[in-house]
Amino acid sequence: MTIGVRHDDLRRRNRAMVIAAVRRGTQPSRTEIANATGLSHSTISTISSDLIEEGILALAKATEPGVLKRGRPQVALDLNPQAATVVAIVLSLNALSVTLNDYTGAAIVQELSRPATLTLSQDALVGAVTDAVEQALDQAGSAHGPLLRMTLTIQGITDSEARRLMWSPITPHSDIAFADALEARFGVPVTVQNDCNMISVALRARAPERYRDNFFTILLSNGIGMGLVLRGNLFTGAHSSAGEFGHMNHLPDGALCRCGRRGCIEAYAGNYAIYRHARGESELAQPVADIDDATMLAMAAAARSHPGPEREAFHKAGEAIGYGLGSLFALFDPAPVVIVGLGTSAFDVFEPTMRDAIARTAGGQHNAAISFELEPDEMPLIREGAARHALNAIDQDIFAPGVPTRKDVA
Amino acid sequence: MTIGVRHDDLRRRNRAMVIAAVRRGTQPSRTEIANATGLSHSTISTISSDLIEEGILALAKATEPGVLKRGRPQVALDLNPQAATVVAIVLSLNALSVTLNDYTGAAIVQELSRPATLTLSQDALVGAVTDAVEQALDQAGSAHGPLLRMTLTIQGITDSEARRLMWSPITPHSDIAFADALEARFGVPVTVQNDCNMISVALRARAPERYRDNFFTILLSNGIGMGLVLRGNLFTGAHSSAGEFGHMNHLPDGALCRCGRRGCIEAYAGNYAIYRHARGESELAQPVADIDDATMLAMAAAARSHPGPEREAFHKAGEAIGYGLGSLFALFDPAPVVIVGLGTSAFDVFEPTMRDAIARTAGGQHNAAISFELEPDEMPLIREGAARHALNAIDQDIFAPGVPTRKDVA
DNA sequence: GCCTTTATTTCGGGCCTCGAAAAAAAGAAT
DNA sequence: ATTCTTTTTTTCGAGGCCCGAAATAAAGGC
Repeated sequence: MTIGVRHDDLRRRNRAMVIAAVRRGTQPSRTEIANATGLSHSTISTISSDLIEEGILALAKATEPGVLKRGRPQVALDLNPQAATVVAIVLSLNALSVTLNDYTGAAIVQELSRPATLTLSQDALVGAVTDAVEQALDQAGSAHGPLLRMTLTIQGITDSEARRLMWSPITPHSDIAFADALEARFGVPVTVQNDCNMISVALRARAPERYRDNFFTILLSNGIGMGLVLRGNLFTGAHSSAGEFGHMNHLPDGALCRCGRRGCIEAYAGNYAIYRHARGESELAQPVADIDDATMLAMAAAARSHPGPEREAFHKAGEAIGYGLGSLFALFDPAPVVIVGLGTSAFDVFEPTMRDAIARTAGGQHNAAISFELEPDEMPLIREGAARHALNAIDQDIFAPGVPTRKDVA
Repeated sequence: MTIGVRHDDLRRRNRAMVIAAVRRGTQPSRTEIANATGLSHSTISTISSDLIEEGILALAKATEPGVLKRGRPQVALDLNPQAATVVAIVLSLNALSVTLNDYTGAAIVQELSRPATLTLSQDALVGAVTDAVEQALDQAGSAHGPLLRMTLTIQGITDSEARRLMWSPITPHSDIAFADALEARFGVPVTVQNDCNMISVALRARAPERYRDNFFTILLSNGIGMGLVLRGNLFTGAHSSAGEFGHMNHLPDGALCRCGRRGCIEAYAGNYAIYRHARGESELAQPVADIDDATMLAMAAAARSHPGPEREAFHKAGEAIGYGLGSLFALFDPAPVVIVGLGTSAFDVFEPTMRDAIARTAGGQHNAAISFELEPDEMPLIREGAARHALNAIDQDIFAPGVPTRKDVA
C-alpha cells in the first residue's frame, strides 16, 4: 500500500537531499546545493544550519587555493568526520579485514588477519570476527565519532534480512548469525552483505555520473559474483539469493559446477573451471576450493603466448560470460559492465571470444556500445562499498528516524 | 539529479494517492482512504472534495445492498466516468482492435477490423489505424468525457520514447511513427507500447495484491513475449528493446530463430519452432510467419495423446522456457509467472519438462514455490492494459499539472 | 424522541517552503 | 582608505498544507 506523504516527511526528505548532496564529496556551498536540489536558498540555509548545529555537517577546511571571484565567497560544506564511525568488515577466504571509517568515509584504522576460514569451527569463525573488530576499536582509541553501524561483507548468499550468512565458499558452515553476534557484542546495527553488491555501491560512490542508473558488476574469482544495478536500484532480491549471474545456465547438462548443478556459467568461467579445463581434466571433475593467484596468472600468460589448453580454457570462459551477458542484454538494455578481480588480468585473452558470443545474442547489435571497465583489485572496492553502505544507512537514520521506507507509485 | 520536494508537491502526491486509492475499484469511503494512505481524515476530506468539484471523482451510485451498521454510513467514492475518455488500440497480425474507455476503464465502444498487416504499405497501415479510431469516435457520439489520451499496443520493439514501432513481426515495415500520426490527427498524447508489457499492467490492475512487486509475464504465441515487473516497476528498458525473454540464449549455435540468430528460447518455444520440430523439419529451417490456432491445438492434442514428434516438440519448448526461467530466477528472486496466450492450452504437455529444467538450475530450490498462472486469452488483457496505461498517464497529468520542471543551470 | 455510534467537515495550530529584503563578505573603483 | 558592486547567506513575513480536536451529520438502537 502506498503511504501518504506527511507534512514532516517533507523536511526529512529535504534534509536527506542536503546530506546526500554533501556526501557526493564536492564540498558544495549552500548556493550550489540550492541549485542542485531546486530548493530555495532560504530552505537550504535553515536545513544546513540545523545539520551543522547537530554536528552532522561542518564548514569545510579552507583548502581552496581558489580563483577568487568578486562578491562574497561561497562557504564550502563538508561532512563532519566526527559525526559517526562505522566498521567495514570483509571476510574472505583465509583473510579478514576490519576497517574503521569516519563519517566522511575515510579510514581511521585497518586490521588485517588471516584466519583459516575453511577449517575453523563456526563459533571460532564468529569469534575471529568479533575479536578483530574489538582489536580495531581498541587500536582506534576514542578520538573519533560514536560507533553507529557495521557492515560485514562476504562472498556467498545471505538471508533476506541481511543478518545471516546462508552459504559461502569460504567456510563449510551454513546459517551463521553474524549480525546477531556482532550486535550483541557491540550494540550497534549490523548487516551482512554480498561482496559484489558492495562493489557496486562503491563504484557508484566513486563515479556517480557513470554508474548511476544501470550497470553490471562481475567479480571473477573462484566463483563468479554479480552486482546488478537497474534504474539506480541495487537488486539484491528479497531473498538475497539474487544476482547469481554465475549460476545462470550456459549449457544444459554441461560442466559440473561448485553448486552441484551442471552447465552454470561459473562452471566454465570460475577459476576452478579454467584450471580444470587447462589441465585437460574432465568437465565433471570435482571443483577445487581455490586456485592461487600465481597459478591463474601463469595460465593467463600461457594462454597469451601460445595456443593450447590454457588458451582454450580462457576462450571457453569468455564464451560462457559472453552468452550470459547477451542474455542479460536481452532482458535489460545494454549497460556498462565492470569486471573486477584477478580475472581482469586475463581480459585480453578472453575478450575476443566473449565479444563474439555477445554478437551471437540479442546484445550483438550493441556490441560496440558496451563498455568494459576493468578493476583488478577488488578488496579496496569491497571495503569502500561496505563502509559506504553503513554510512548510507546512518544517513537514513539521521534524516528519517523511525520511519518505514516509502513505496513508489506505479 | 535528485530533485527537492517542494511544498506543493506534497498536495500533488497526496491527490495522486487519493485518485489511485479510488482507482483500485473498491469504491472506498473517505475513511477507508484515510486508513489506507495513513493521511488524516481532514486531509482526505479536503482533497476529495476538491477532486469531486473538479469532476474527477464522484459519489458512487448507491448500489450497496449493504449490511448497515450503526452510525453514519460511509459515503462510497468512485471515479467519474465522464472525467475523460481514452482510446486503446491493439494492432496484431491481421487484426486491429480499437476501444474507447471511460475514466473508470469501462469500454464504451469497440471496433474490430482485419487489415492485412503483412501486405499493407506503411502509409496504408497507419491509415488503417487512424481510420479505425476515427470510426470508433464517430460511433461513440459525444455522450462521454473529453478524449485525453491513446495507447497503441503492438507486438514488437518500440523506440525509447514509445513513439515509434521499430520492428514487429506483423509488418515488414520498420520505424513507423504511429504516435506522430495519431497525435497529428487527434490532438491528444499517444504512446506506442509493447503488448506483453500492457498485459503486465492489466494483471496488476486486476489483482494488485498478487501482482505487485515481482512477477513475470510470458506470452506464448508465434514469438515469445515477456513483461518484467521488478520491485513494482515495469522494466521496459530505456531503449524499449528490453524484456526480450524469447531472445535469451538457450543453446549456443542452436535452432534458427526468427531474429536471424541461433539458439534463442523462441527458436524452441515459439509456435513456429514447435511446428517445425513436430513436422520433423531441420532446426535451421526458415521460420514460418504464423501458425493458425487450430494447428497449434491439434499438435497439442497429438502430443497429449501419444508419444511422437509433437510431444517431443512441446518438451523441447518446455525445456527452453524452463532453462530461461531458471536463469531469471538466478538473477532475481523466484516470483509468480503468468503464462498468457494460446500456448497455455498445451501447458499440461510441457509443464513437466519445464519444471524439470528449472530444477536443474538455480531456480530448482524454489521449484515448488513457483506458481504458474494461466491466461489463455491475451486480447482482453492487452486491451485492458492499454486502457489502463492511458488512464494512469491521465491520472499523472491531473494531479501533477504543468510538470515541475527542474531548474538546471549550466 | 433521545442516545449511541460512526463518518465527515470545520477550525485553529504548527511546520515548512518561498520570495523579498537585509546583512555579510569579498573585490573593484575612486 | 573609503565607497561601490557583486555575490552569498540569513532573516522575516506570507501562504500553503497537514494534523488533531471539536463540531456537525446521519444513521441505528432503545
